[in-house]
Amino acid sequence: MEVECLALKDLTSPRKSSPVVEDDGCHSEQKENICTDRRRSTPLKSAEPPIPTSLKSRKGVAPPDHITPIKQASLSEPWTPTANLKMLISAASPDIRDREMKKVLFRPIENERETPVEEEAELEDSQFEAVEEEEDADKKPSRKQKSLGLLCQKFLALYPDYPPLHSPIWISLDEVATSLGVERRRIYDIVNVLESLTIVGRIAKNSYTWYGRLRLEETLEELQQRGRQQGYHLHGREDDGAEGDAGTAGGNRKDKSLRIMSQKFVMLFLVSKTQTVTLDAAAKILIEDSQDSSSHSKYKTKVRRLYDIANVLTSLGLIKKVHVREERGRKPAFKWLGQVEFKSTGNPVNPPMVPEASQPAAGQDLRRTKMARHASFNVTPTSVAVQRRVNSAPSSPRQHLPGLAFQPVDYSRKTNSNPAVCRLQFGNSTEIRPACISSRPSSPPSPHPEQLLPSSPPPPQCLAYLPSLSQPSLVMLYRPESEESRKRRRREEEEEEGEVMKKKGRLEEEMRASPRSEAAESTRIETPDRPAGQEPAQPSHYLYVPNNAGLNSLNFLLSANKSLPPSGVHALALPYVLVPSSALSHYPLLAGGSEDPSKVNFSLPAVMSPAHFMVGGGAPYGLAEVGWSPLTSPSTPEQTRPWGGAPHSPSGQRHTLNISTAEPLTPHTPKETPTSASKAFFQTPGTLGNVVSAAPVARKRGSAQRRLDVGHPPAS
DNA sequence: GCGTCCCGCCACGTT
DNA sequence: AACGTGGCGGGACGC
Repeated sequence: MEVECLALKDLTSPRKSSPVVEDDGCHSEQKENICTDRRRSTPLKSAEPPIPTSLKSRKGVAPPDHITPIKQASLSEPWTPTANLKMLISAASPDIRDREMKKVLFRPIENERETPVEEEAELEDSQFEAVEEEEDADKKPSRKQKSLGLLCQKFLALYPDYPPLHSPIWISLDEVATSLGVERRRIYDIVNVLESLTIVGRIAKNSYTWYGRLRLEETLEELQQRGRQQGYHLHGREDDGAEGDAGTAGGNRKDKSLRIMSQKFVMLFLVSKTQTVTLDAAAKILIEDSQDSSSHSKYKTKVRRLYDIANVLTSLGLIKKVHVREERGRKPAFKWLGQVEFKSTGNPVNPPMVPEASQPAAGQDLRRTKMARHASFNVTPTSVAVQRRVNSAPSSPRQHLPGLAFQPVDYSRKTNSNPAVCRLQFGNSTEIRPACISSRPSSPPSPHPEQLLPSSPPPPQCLAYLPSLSQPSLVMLYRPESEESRKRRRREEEEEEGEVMKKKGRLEEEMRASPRSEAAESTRIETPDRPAGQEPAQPSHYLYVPNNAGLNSLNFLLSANKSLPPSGVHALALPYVLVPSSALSHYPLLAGGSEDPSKVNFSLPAVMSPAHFMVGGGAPYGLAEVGWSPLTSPSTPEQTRPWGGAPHSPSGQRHTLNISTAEPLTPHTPKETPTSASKAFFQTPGTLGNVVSAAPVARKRGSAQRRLDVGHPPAS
């Protein structure tokens, strides 16, 4: 792959560019934070932050602990296809956490790393077995296991990429630090970078608001413009405006440099023709900006900072590490994976082989003026580089896109026992990845439901995490659409829009009037593969879980077939099983799926009898095939009734039903959000309760300062 | 030896 | 003064 790389020189003297070739060699392009050698040991200078006892003991009926298993969790390698699953599991109650983590999460990572993007995804059984062998690995977290990148992933996993517009999610740094088991200092590093991209916004000390990717595109676009205005494409000049996203931050202290650096760094990519910037060039440019003489030490410091930033950006799936080859070796560089063409720029282009799908609305509005990338920004160069070969890191995170792929949850479930309505979209790829669950019983339906849709590559395998199905629940199953079907659907939807809405209304009505009313809960589960901007399709099927027999508070919906047909139609004919987490570890095959559906080893535990749920078609665009359900797909919500009477479920249903209804419901207060929106899945830091004392204390001097204030109300 | 980047000291800003 | 932030760079880790 030919890639041009930005070099300082290029910035300084705009003009030449020479292609660089991606260096396939990548054999050991090790990226520490990405890699995974679980065996490496660390000096372990001091103890790991002890897991708060309050967290350790967490269990019971309550929603799965969301607390990230501090260090242990980090044992798993971050960029694996199952990274999300790892996270999910880590969020589960401690008791199952260990087991699941070991069995499911700790599988040989090397395979993943070295597998080509398109091919990995094969989850060999052997991998699972191998996992067991590595159990001992969880003893000492390696350096990588403590990496900022991994930490960032955990952080990202705690919140949805597209939080509801009306339900701001409040973040307490203290709590995040506690839940992630790290010292606060580390959280600052992450937050500063996230803030530079408006993924979070500062409210007050210790308080941030989570925006997720809602504003990302907008921010990137702005950065791109700023970069151009400031002549970044010409040289590293800049007006130190640095307040690009300001507003939320405090004053201008010379600080915030990490944030500013992050923005500048991103700007470099956005104005770069090749979207590839060498670490060296970036460091030098940044040094100039900060009017520092580029003393070697300054340089080193910048580089260190850039690594910090890069780790976060990598976790976000925005960049990936590459290497550019030069005569005298190769130098580290980063390639932008995010979009570079924005609505206003019009160019549909730039298909960074990134899960473009993840780019909301990207390329949708192409009619605008096109701001071609600055031609002057030629990358490549000269002094530093001549012909460079860019080498994709072996573990190109892109494929896993942790940040993107992981669509945590929007969760919600309360511990109460209410029926739930889940919405789940089938993935069509082959790896196992947890589907995104987004349910907000008490949150308003997103005015832009599509925004809830994750923007990442299609989930490999339909695997949903269903927390606490302690009561009858209705799961709305969505399947991914091909381009054609998408269009078709849109057409159909346009035609049927009225009808659809009526159906929704009816369903809601019925749910509401249902005899079993208690308060139904709606869990929307979908896999991150729908490009934002797309309207959510109608559920193709409904899965009704009439009871919780055999299930526990953490269940997984697995497809017996690991590779679902892209078109999705047949996918639904495949058996799906609802597996209690407790059984998961016993059925690696289920988790891993098998190559051939016909060969599916469907030895389900008793608890997974088909009786546990039924799948029925519900898509307007129709799906005739139904898994185990003897009934074939009716396409209206009402039709699901026969199978489980889901529609009869409870009352609470109404506001929990996560189908795009028009009026927004009561927004959460920042404080509420954490609990209502993320609890079951990933308990939000805000729900930690008194884990204060458990705060990972780390710095001697600061132990006092690190005093956590749990329950810290959202500063307003 | 070099690329990475963890770790935490400590200074400065905010409460 | 206490606490919140985060700059900064020593030095460990892993090729």
